[in-house]
Amino acid sequence: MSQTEALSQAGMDRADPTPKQRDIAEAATRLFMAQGYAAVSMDAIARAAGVSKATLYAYFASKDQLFANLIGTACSRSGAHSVLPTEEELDLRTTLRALADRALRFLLEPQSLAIYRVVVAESVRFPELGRAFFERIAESSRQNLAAWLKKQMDAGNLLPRDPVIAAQQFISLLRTHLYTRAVLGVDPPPSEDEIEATVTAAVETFFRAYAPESPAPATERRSESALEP
Amino acid sequence: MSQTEALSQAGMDRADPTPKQRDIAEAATRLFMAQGYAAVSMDAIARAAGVSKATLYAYFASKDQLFANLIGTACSRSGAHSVLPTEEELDLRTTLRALADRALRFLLEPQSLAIYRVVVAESVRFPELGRAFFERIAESSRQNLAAWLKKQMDAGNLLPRDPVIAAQQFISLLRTHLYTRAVLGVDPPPSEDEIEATVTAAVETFFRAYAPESPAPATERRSESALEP
DNA sequence: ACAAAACTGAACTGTATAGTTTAATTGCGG
DNA sequence: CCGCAATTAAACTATACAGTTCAGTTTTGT
Repeated sequence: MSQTEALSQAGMDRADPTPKQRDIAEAATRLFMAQGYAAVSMDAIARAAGVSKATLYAYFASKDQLFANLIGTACSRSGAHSVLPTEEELDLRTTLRALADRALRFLLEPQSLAIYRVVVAESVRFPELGRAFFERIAESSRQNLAAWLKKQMDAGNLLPRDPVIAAQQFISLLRTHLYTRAVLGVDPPPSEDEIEATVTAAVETFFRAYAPESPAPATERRSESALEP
Repeated sequence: MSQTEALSQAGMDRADPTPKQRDIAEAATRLFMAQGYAAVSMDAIARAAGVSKATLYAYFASKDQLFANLIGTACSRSGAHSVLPTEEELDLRTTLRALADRALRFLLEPQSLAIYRVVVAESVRFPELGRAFFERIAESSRQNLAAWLKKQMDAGNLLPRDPVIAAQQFISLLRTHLYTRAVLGVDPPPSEDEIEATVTAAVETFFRAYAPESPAPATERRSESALEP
């Protein structure tokens, strides 16, 4: 079994996951996300799953396959969470703000950060994981948001621009230094204030760039961090 | 020697690097960046450096220390490259575009991507590396750019807003899907057209958000990727 | 030239780990 | 109650690797 095949085969053997299989998958996913591929031994996985090593190998052919399988699945699950607004009776700016808030909090979830870290770390040795993350999370969320933005553009609520680029930029405006700090685990962890400030700044800038008219609201300066000792 | 001390001590023993020490450092840096911490053995490093294992251990106390040392140094070197414009007689938009172009190309360099990958991968086990990357690369470039943007704001060339947030958003607008794709090694590698399109879109959006007046130039739609099968 | 220092190659220790095997045990349907 | 399949614990194989040691060789400073 080559590493490259492991993932494509992953979706196939999901017909009827035995309870043991679920135990193994959950324990292994948790360990892999917390510590990465190399730092987790198959003995540790068996122990954490409350299962013998023989059983582990009865369900999963190798460590590579187990890893690719689980992280690929984690990407799918994570990417399935749509972050788009369901009802949108309100002001567009308010809707965008709520959307940005949910999206940033999703990005900052320990689960999301762990997936990102482990995929970045192993994307060289497991290229299919890089592709899975990119397609099932990054690309899919971008396309979903683009479709929604396009509706807003068509309705005249936003300037008519390439909606894919707009979506991309909206997401990028949320993945700022606060996100980088969280990815790298640099203290302190994101505070409520920082999250809100980042959301506000992102929506503000996005709106100034994509709002159809320019009422130029007089916004006072804010500083999310630094500058003051 | 604890892992945590390794980095802080790193800068100290740099007084006079022996040629052998340089050989080791270069070989090890190259290997660590290409394959990550766990996948590189000390034997492989010694072999690649053309040095015996005893010599390796004469210069570096442990694999942990070697790794933290080298990647920390790589962060410093990488962060030292300023990306700011030296002369700025031209139109601000043109200057910004050149700046964005250089910054994005820097972000997409194999070297930059390798440092980012390895730091993200090991920031859990080597927290000081996460901090080093964040402070010496992310934070420093943000502050440099913020200072430059502040001058532009003070000169009336940009709307007076928090320059740190503006800098952060400018950089974020460059770290879009193209960058994510490169980080994850997803094919195809960034093309010249994609780089230019991303730069153009970023500058466009930044300018619409931060330009003092709104001449609202009629820009036609562009699509960097996707949407077409 | 000579002595000290740096360096080498190779063997060695101890440990960790992927994956296998086996004999004994448990659970379950008929 | 029997027998079959799943499971277990533990021992086992084979390998890889961090780090050490040492006898011998090369380099270097004086």
